[in-house]
Amino acid sequence: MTNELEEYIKSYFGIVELDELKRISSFFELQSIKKGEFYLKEGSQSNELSFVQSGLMRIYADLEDKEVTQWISSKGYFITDLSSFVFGSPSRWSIHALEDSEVYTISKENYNRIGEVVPTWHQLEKLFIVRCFSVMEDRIFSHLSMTADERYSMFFESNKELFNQVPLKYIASMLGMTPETFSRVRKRHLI
Amino acid sequence: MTNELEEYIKSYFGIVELDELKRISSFFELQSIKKGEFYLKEGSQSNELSFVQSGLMRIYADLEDKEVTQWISSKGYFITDLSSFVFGSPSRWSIHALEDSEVYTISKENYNRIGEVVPTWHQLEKLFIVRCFSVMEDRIFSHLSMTADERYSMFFESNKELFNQVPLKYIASMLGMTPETFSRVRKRHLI
DNA sequence: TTAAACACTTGACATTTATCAAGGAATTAA
DNA sequence: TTAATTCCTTGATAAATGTCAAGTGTTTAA
Repeated sequence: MTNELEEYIKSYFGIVELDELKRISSFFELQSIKKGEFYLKEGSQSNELSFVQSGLMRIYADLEDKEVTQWISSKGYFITDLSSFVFGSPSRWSIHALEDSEVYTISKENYNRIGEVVPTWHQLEKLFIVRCFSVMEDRIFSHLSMTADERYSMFFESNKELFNQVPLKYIASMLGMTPETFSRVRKRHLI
Repeated sequence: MTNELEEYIKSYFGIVELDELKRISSFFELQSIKKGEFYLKEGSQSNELSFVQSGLMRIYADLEDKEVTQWISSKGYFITDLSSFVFGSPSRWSIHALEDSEVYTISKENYNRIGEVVPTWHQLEKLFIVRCFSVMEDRIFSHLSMTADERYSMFFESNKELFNQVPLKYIASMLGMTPETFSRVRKRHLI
């Protein structure tokens, strides 16, 4: 039998050999993060990568005059500043829990060891990151070609639940609009 | 001695072994693309990946009412629809030459063979894509936190040459503004 | 339990950006 | 070389979005 983490690994990386799955998943540790607690602070180095098992984590940056939410990770998404995790650069984002959360965490040391366990790991992980890259391309495209209203609709259609789970101002920021604009767009959609 | 393509490979992927460099670069073929010609058409599958050696290539999408420029690739940048190239999905972008260009092209078949030549290839390539991902994150951030004016300044500072090389409307689109807004922002900056 | 803090909405207004239309300069094609 | 096309700019105006301030309901913390 496989547990939920192993199901993620299977679906994200296409690993199906049970012993490989087990050995990879053994590198991860389930970690609890209380609402409001930080997983990562801007400027520090990210030494871990995690998959969200339950709860909600917000990835954001603090500017002088405002806070910008880059992403909200729910069950199944990964969290880290990838660039910081991989290259050791200072993290550009902070990550904190919007509610009590559980995440499967792997240290950088163990992460670097996966390749020894699964010969095809780097290849599989590459495919995973290509998918992430592609999502980012689409997201940029949405900013080049859509209005706030259209970005709202599009995001709402694929993430309805989230609108009842987190302060809407965070979704507003993530979509590149103010809470006031978000509120007005939302009203139009509710009517 | 190494040629320019080998220098790219060296700097992007960190490969330093001369024989490895030579064997990888032998997979690439120099290809000429005349101004206005297409490298890739939206909807088709991308079976090649290329590095621009000279000239300028524009990556864009055609919408009903407008055209959206996603990126302009100059010397050293790669071109392809990565998701299409890797997964075989239909390309979301068209790519054409803004001027007579030369690109080093690798076919999907040979690309898939690099791993056999260089054992660490997938790992190195993964790092390359993580950097690309990171660039995309920053670009999204610029849309969440900056005005048209600020995006202009930021891009101008790192890409001054481009402003004399391509129709400015393409840069405008790539930065998410109309040519008129671009023109006005530009005027303010020239004064 | 109460006070404070937060989240959301709404209105009035300001600012930014887009749209439309016109004209001049530069480039391309006949 | 000339005509046509494209590119860029500019002005007038419209539309989208942001800002500020107030008010209400909800959540949090003392």
